[in-house]
Amino acid sequence: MSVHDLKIGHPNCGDCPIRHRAVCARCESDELAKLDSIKYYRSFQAGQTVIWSGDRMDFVASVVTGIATLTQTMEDGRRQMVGLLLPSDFVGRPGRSQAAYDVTATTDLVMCCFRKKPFEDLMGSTPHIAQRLLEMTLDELDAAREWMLLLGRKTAREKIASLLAIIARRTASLKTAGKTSDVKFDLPLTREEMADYLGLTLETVSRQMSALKRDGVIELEGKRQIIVQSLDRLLEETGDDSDGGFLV
Amino acid sequence: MSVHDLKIGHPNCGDCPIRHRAVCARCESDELAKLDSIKYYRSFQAGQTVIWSGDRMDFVASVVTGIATLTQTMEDGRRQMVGLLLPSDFVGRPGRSQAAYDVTATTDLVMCCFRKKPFEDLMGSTPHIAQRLLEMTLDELDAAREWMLLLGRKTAREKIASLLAIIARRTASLKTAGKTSDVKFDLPLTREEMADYLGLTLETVSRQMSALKRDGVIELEGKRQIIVQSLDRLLEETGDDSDGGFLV
DNA sequence: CGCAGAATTGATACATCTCAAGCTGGGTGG
DNA sequence: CCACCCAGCTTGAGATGTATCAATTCTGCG
Repeated sequence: MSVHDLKIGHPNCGDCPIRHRAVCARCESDELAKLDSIKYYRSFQAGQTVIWSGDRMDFVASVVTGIATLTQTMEDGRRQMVGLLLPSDFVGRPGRSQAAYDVTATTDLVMCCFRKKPFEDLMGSTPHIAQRLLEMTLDELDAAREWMLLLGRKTAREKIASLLAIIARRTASLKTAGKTSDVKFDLPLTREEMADYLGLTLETVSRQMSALKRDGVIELEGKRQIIVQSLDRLLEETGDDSDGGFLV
Repeated sequence: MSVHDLKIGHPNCGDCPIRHRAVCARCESDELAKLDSIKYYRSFQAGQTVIWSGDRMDFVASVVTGIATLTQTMEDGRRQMVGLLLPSDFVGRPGRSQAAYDVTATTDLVMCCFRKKPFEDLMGSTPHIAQRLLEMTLDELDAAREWMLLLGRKTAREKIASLLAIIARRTASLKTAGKTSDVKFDLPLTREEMADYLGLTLETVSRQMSALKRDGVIELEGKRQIIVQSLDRLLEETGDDSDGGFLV
């Protein structure tokens, strides 16, 4: 928690880019007004730590823009990323006072924060918030379980392909409906962060990226820009059912 | 879903062994009465499948007695267990019509089921149910994330020790508060099921069990009965922080 | 008794890790 | 403007942990 945090504000929730997807998605205007009154924004620079596991955490928050990660670290330094927080994702747990994970900004990050106590009170009185939070938590649980399959059973190549597919699909859905069109996107993660997410070493990530490039599954433009000619081809490499899971 | 299902019933919720921990834990007596009116029990024999991933699922349920597993399977047969359902745990997702995972009874199993539609309606009108379900889902999310660390970063020996520690601790907490006393318990899983849970092969599980026995960390009585002389010693083998996580 | 499922153990293969050396590109100070 | 520097990345060679394939051994049960 550094002095670099900026207190900036979207003037009101109506203009908020995550209004329709975040924990406030279902709120009526009167509920939104209450949320509005207890919210504040915080900004972090890429690489900054938002909070350390075990630290007192007296707020909950939504990611507005940027990307953050949730990681767990073992005593000897082994690290495993357990969540990737994208815009509209929620951080923190009502009813818990300590952070359970390290939260780090991997890009510049803006979060919409609510002090925990008022937020909890609001949850009791406005069922729409609790409803939406339940829905989001169930989605995260599904995502975590899909990741368990990846971590426990997929090969290094499948792991990389799966990660790229997730990012590519998300990018593609914003642009075109067609499946076979080119997709081009920036990797928001370093090789090491990818390794921490996938349960690999950064060398293995690098080798598999090179292999996928050599095999024509992806193209690289610089280190971070990825071009996927055929999403279908990439999906074949993930090891997942070809019909595509019904969970995103 | 076989004809073996038995329709039996605990006469009323007050006598229910999971009353205080399940999704109904917070309910007042009037709320309980409503739940009571839509509940029905189903029994499964050890080994039976409760539901297959992708099947239509028109109920949600609590495990009353016995143990069930949630598993995901890849096209080529690789399997990963993504959840272990113990008494009071909840199965199914309000708002979803298809099962996302295979659910299997690993021991004889009794579940308390609610048809999905009435349950969803009830959730809207009785906030205590939704509250409790949110709490339980957040706990499961934490458990899933702890498992991600295990799957991604722990060695085979640490994985086995972690699984045994979880079961041992749960057993121990029922009996004694002291940490160093003997713990003796039945493994509710076959070696293959352990392997599916831990992201290993059954041979590796067997070898590591033998190694832990050879090193005096555990003793075996038959194949399934485990004796842990020193829980602390077992915990050392898990790779986790020695102070013990604050999540159970 | 003998069979079948479960578990153990052995030998070998292989994927990934580890350690180590270079490469690359963008930023900085001389 | 160049040379250097450094984080991020790539590539190589060898070590190692786990998977794979295969042969026994247990254990409970009809």
